[in-house]
Amino acid sequence: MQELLHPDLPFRLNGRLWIEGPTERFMGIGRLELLEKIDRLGSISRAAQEMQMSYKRAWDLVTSMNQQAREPLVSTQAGGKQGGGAVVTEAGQQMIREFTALQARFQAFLAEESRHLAQ
Amino acid sequence: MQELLHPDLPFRLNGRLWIEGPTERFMGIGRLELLEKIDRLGSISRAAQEMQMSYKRAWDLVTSMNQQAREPLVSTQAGGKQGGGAVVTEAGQQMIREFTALQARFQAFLAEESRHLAQ
DNA sequence: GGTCGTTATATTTTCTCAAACATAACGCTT
DNA sequence: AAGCGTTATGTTTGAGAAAATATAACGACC
Repeated sequence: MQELLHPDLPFRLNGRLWIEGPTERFMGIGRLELLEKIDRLGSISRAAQEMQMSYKRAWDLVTSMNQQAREPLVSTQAGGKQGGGAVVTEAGQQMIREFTALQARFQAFLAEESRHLAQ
Repeated sequence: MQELLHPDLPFRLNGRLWIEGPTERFMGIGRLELLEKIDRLGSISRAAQEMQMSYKRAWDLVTSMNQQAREPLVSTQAGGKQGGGAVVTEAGQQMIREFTALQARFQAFLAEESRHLAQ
């Protein structure tokens, strides 16, 4: 493949992986990151902020995941101490672990194919 | 993973793969299809038509590929018999073969991971 | 009861990408 | 020379997605 690419330009193999339901996406790299940040920060709004994402978008993503999962991945509370917050449930934790692992295998696939590509 | 997904909904693992240069995409599944159709039809406009794509977009994609490749993947002629046309070069043929093979390995990866996912 | 920071939700605005549209140039054919 | 179908290229329009904006509800805490 290398001999087909312009010699002066750096090329890179890249890709995306996701799980989709019948009408919308269920899980992907962006949603995974959002889950991780919610887990770490205990708040959808702070997670959104850290991802440079509007709160509404983050909230919509959480709703989409919760509705498509067997049980909610994120549990929320409006009002209460510090105004409320959000916690990643045990199901959510498991989702983080499994999709992270899948993502890692995908990265390994990309790396291996990149080797092929280069030589 | 199965136990995390809503039991009433059908889920599917999906993904995309592409080769990117420093500023823009170089090769992907859409560009591959375009190359194949140009090869079969001998014309950018007819290939675009068959892909439900505007001629301009198809032409822009061809230009992008040609500029990033070591040598053009598509050779064009404006004017002449039947108004002109386009042919996929030997480099283009090779690109079709190699990216198709890569794509097949990726589909195999997805299928294997889907098995994991389901059970 | 008022304040605070958060979730919850609808509406409006902005951005981005592809489509649509519009011409010109090209070179065989008649 | 005119016609044809194609490549070549710029400009305008449109649709969809994301951001921005706006408000309400919530519940602990002071």
